Amino acid sequence: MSNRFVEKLNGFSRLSPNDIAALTAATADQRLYTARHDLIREGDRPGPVFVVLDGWACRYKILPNGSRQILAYLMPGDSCDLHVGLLAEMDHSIQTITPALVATISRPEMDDVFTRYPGIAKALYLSQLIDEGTMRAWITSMGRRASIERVAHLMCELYLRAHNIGITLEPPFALPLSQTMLADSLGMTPVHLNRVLKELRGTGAMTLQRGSLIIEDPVQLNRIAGFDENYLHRRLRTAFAGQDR
Amino acid sequence: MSNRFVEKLNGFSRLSPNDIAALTAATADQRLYTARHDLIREGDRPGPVFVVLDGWACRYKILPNGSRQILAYLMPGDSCDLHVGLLAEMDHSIQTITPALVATISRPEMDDVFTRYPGIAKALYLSQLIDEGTMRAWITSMGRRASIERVAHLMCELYLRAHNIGITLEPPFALPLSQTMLADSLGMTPVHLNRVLKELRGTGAMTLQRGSLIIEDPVQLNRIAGFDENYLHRRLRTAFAGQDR
DNA sequence: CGCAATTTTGATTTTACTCAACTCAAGTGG
DNA sequence: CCACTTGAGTTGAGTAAAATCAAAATTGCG
Repeated sequence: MSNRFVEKLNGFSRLSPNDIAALTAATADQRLYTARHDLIREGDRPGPVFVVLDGWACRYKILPNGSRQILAYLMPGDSCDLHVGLLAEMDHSIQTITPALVATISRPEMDDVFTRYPGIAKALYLSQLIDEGTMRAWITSMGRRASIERVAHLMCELYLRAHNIGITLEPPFALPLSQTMLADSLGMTPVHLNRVLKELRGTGAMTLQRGSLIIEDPVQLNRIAGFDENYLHRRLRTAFAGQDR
Repeated sequence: MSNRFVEKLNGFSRLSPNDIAALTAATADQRLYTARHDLIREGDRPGPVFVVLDGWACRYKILPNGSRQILAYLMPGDSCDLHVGLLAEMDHSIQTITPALVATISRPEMDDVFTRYPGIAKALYLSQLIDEGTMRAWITSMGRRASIERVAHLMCELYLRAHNIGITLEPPFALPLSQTMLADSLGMTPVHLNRVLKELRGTGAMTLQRGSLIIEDPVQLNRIAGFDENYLHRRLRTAFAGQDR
């Protein structure tokens, strides 16, 4: 028995059968949540570690003026911070986007895994480093990329991540994100995002419509985005293989 | 014997004399770098862990079009990622801002510390979680805060962090950051940043001139910034004590 | 079908960028 | 000591990008 979390970590650094068994056992406590359910809120005392096994979730923050900033997307196999338990309070919230199957790993269980399974620990650290790289890419996008580049860049990121865990299948890639959510991720208004999507459609690079993303010209989309897959640390290097160049 | 790194970690979770001795030994390999020296560049294979003991440094990325995005500031006591060694390549560069005393910890030494000194490991994890919170705050600033709020927010952050390690002393707080660097941190142009600083001076909240920051009205500055010190995880909660409210 | 949410479009205003010039302070070397 | 250079900071005018406000079209779904 296995799951998306195990598969993802196993892709990072090959796990032993022992590791896999331990991870599977640790993520045995699973629950199905409805869409738009807060798993934990800003200000809450952190509890167990959350692992998304199926569906999408996001980290976000609400500002005093009511606006929202989405900080990251969690796809199947992704988890929240491993050591959140050390903190007194959450500085952001985590919410499901779609109905989602989520496993929780208690703090002692987590500690146990870390001390007894160095192979898992290593894979977890790698995973965390990649998440940090993604955050840096978001900062870079928001600070120094034009809006069309930002949108293209996020699409490249999401496509590669999805492809990497095998959920893109053939061209119409299902992105369960409303334009409002995308706008809240990219620091722009929904209206402007909508116009940028139209512009991108015009370039022939990609089409995002009714929740499905079609990348018509990966090379051009990459070029528009100024996308450097290295920031995902060569994990996902082969994702576009066969499509581009 | 001790250093800023030890002091910072000791502030997070009290270390035993043993821990302190081990950390001091681990950071014994120190070197003084000139200002504007790259400790490591994007694309390099990661080597040892860097720890800034004195002076300032920053993480940054250069985009294809030549523009720069600063991703984080490292102040005395701050370090780069603990597990960078796991990665094939750096996805960003790290550069000194001022002349800086930097310790390097080799990968085996790091591993040794992690396995033999759980107290240190815990403090290091906390430190990393706080850095992540800071990144999330930057994303939030860039995405959803007006430029004057962004500037005010960064000043609050830097002031609190500096205060927390005891380098603010009395009011004129020395910020060794040019307006160009600040602009590259905040995703704006130097010209616009300059106008915003003027505006902030006009509000009476703060004055940044010739590398020294004077916070004239902490309450107002906090209000402009929409600053929630919680994102630094209550570590730095007492910093403004005696000044505000 | 009909409601509600999301997406799309248009017109206008605001914000920030660009380009260019000018100031100022701190060196440098004759 | 004074011209000269240099880099950072400042200011102004014009332009471009994105936000705002408002409304219409489309879609999903009970």
